[in-house]
Amino acid sequence: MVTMREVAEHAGVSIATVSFVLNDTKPVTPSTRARIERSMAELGFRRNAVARALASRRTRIIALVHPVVDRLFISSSLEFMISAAEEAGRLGYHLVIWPAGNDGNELRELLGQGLVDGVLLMEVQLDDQRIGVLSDTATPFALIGRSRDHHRYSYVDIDFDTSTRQAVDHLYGLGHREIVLVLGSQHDEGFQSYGPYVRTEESYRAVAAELGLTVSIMEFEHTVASGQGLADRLLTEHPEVTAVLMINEYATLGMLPGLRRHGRRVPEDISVVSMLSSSAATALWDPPLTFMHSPGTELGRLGAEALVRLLEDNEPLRPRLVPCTFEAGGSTAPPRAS
Amino acid sequence: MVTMREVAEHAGVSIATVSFVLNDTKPVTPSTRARIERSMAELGFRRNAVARALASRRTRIIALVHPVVDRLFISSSLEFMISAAEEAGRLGYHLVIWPAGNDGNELRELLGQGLVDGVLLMEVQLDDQRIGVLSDTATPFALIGRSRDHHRYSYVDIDFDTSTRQAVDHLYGLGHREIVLVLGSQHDEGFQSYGPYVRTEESYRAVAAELGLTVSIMEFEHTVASGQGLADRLLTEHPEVTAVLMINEYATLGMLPGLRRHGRRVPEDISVVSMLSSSAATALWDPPLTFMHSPGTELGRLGAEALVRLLEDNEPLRPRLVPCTFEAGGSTAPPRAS
DNA sequence: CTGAAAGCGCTTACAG
DNA sequence: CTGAAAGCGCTTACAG
Repeated sequence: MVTMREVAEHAGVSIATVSFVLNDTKPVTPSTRARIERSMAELGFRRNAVARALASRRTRIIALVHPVVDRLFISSSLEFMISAAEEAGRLGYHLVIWPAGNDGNELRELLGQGLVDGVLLMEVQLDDQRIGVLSDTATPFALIGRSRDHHRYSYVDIDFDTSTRQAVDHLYGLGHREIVLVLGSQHDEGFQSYGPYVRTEESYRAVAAELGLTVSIMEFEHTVASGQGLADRLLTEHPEVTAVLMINEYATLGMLPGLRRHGRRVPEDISVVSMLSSSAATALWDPPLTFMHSPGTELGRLGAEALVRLLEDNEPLRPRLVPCTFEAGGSTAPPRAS
Repeated sequence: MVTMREVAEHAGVSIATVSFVLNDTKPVTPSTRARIERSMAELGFRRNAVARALASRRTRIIALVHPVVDRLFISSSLEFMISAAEEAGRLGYHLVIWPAGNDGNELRELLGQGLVDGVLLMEVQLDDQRIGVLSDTATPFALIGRSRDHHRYSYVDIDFDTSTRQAVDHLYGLGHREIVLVLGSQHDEGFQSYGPYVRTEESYRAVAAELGLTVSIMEFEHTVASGQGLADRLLTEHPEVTAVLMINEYATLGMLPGLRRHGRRVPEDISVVSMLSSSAATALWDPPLTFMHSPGTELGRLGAEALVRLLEDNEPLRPRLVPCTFEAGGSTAPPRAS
């Protein structure tokens, strides 16, 4: 490993001057700058991140804090993580993954080590203990999702309202008037007040009211076995249904074959829109599903950007809500003439 | 932030002694140890990870290096990452995510910063340039997957051979003799010599030979549109088929509805085994699929463990191959009497 | 514009 | 068993 000291000696300057050109933090004569840069190149100098962190009190590491709970609802978590890591890299930061319980104790412990400059908090809950820990420790952070008092913080989230409206509008425009929203139970472990469910339901109710539609909501349990009964329940509880909004990809996998078993064709008899999906999962379907593409990649990028902005400019990025992208597929069509 | 110096003053000892109890690196009288521990607790001391890293030349950070390519084949990547991060945490390490191109240039750049003690390399290719960079820079590493010359390195991987045998044996035991392996094309961008495909195909050929089965392999392209034609092609190219092994979850999503459209019932007419799947995706199916559960969580744990062992004991963990777990479902049954 | 020096918060020979 | 001191490789006032 070649150090700044060696570069300084090689270029015949002090290490302070090397630091100045490295960080572009003080004016340096073009000629000495050139000499230093040549020395750095010749010696293959790479600035040591750890020493820099200790001296500058900025580690340039941010943490992605993720609950340990298993989620079925993870279609875009991976792309979110990778995208956040990429954006962090572009901005000169590193991203560490911190699985940590929702009570905040592990988080407090981790923060105490002084390894990270800030935190990106995933799977934010309406009342989130981890936010208290972050505030206590004066750790800069950005939320992915929203807490109850989110307006006080930097956050990025899916624009559930726009997304839900677009999906309902699409179906309404085709002529559907009996649109059932199928979403996971908010009573299940780990899904209490789960933002995506809460907000989608709210938006659905609002749009339905505006359009004069009946509000039909069917909740399912997050057990792996529950998928098979979905179609049975749907047709029993909502015999008049002509279209469904599915908010969980895995539930969709249970619903579709079930409908077919009941002799209901998609889209001729029932239209299906998959909310919060990834293209990979839906496009291979037959017919390819009409779906709302979850903006995982963009959220990862925006989340990292928001946090770094907060760290560098101490200026909270204004909240960013990103709608899902509507992707027309073959699973929606006008309802049968009744 | 409270430092070791403050603890030392509070306890009336030198910082060296504090360090000795902290690291348990030299004998310390029980009474002074107790005094120091009390001081640490009272002051709420937390050892600074960055200073420790600089002084000890060990950052206790490891990197998970992941290619930037989009993969459809990612069913267990997320659980792998989280599991690796959890295990790293348990062992006193942090895990950073480094998206980096396969040519190794970004990796070399990142390693130069001296931030990590070692690397966990994902999506290893048969001839992997990144391995050259790791060797050049004398960076300890463990592989997830295997390169051509993997026997020289620490690696963990899926035991494709055992998994494939188990799947074929299951079908064979039910009476199937026309078993088609459906796997992604190895000519597609990013899937050249793709380990999971290569090894599954090898094992399939070996088992088929042993059992005296016809070798029937169908390749598909990794385009999102290709799913719909899968069943058509299968039934055209292999009209005698009674069972299929699917190696890509998304392809399975295309195959199943296609079969049904052709009037082939699962499992009555055709048995289906989903290889390398996660329970979430398959259990909601109707019928729930028989599948081989991808050991993402265990691989993440083992990978982190192998690397840390290498770092701490300089002793390579012997290679670990973990078979998928057979999960009986409703998509396999004896073939129709012909 | 450049340099000498202190300091970031630890670890680790070395001495006693 | 304990301490004084050097040092990890940088950054950053402070001086000139």
